[in-house]
Amino acid sequence: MSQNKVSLPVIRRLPKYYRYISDMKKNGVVKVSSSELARMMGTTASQVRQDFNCFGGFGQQGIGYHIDVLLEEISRLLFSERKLNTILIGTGRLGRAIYSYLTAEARGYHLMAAFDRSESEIGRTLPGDVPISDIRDLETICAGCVPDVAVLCVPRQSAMQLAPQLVNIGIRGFWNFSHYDLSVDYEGITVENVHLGDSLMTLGYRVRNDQM
Amino acid sequence: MSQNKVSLPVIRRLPKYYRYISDMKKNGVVKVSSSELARMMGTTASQVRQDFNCFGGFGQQGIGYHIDVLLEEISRLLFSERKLNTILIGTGRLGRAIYSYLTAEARGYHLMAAFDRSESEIGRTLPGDVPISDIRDLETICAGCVPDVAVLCVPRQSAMQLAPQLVNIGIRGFWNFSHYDLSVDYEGITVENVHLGDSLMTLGYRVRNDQM
DNA sequence: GCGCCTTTGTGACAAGATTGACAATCCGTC
DNA sequence: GACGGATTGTCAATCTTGTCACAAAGGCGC
Repeated sequence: MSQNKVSLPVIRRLPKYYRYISDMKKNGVVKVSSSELARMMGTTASQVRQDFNCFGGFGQQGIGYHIDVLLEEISRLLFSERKLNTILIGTGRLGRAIYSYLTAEARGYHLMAAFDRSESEIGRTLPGDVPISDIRDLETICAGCVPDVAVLCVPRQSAMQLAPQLVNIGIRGFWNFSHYDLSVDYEGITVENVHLGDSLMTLGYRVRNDQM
Repeated sequence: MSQNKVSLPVIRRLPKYYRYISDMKKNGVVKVSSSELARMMGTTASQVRQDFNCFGGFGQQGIGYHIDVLLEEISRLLFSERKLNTILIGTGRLGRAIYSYLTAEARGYHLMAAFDRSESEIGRTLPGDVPISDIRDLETICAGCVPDVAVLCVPRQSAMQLAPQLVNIGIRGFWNFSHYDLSVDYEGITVENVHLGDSLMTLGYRVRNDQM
């Protein structure tokens, strides 16, 4: 529904606005101008205003933006009332790190279940009493309550195999840590790829070549 | 030095090319055309050709691209002979996950040392016999051999404090996992921000709003 | 209530990135 | 050794993203 016309670069800036504005609120700031916010964030005042206008422009001419209004509006955009039901797939080292992040810091998500393939993991529980289930029981466990988002912390081959199955049970979004481009295959489903390898290679190239 | 004019979007695609082309080599493929590669990767043939041309265009008209040549050229771009000396800062859950990634899978990097602040971590060793040092000994430990890259797996406040100190000892690149935008403050130094929180918020927005 | 200062909202413009089109080039075949 | 089919390298066109400039609007002092 809503504004499908808001472009991805704008959406990707929302969390950043959220971070900076949350901070300001904590520091007791009450209002801010687009130019002030831009200076802090390393962008331009134009962009700030144009970004906010994509969502209806919640400022006041002559005054600026009220921190409270801003924070409320952006929060509503990013975390609507209903939490997204989430399942974690893969409880290796990375999976566990992401698990603790998800349960401790992530707002707007509710972790329903965790899955793994290996015998040594299945049956154990993650801190916070989430049991690790057998990935082969995916369908039965998710029968009662369809998850919205799947977090993929598995090797590439497993991700390739699991993706269609997950789409089948109704997953609408993937947070993908595997070295595999889900985006290529599934149109209409939202994918956030976090390719650590790509990020690291890019860094390497830039450190070596971009200098001066 | 070299081509500073190659744009960031092109550089960010290099790892992706690398992944796909590595795969093809493993599968015994010998040559590939730009259109074939584009189809697999979900992009256009024009883009593939234009990207490769930024680096001198290593194809053969009428033939296509030899996988071997392609892989060698891209490898040289991404991982030059000399490895980048790297230090890990923060050995919490995420730090350890990144550590195992760095030592097991990351090409072109050499982990020199790991640091933490807490008494309970200092003195222990990470799997592979890398000792965890006291962050307060940063200067002395790095005195003999200047690290190129710092991996930041610490909370935001620590990252803010450590960044200038790290720049001082000669760090040229950051792989930043803390919720803090290094890019704003340090021009001339390469930063790859991996903002898990931002990624997750973006995903949430898109799952809820982008649908059809 | 009227001018003045400030700051947003917005439409036009510029820069950057992607896509399209075509000539130049190469291999295999006859 | 010339022809045909295929594919690159490259320039132009289009589309997307970011920036600029200015009019509309709100508060404040007098």
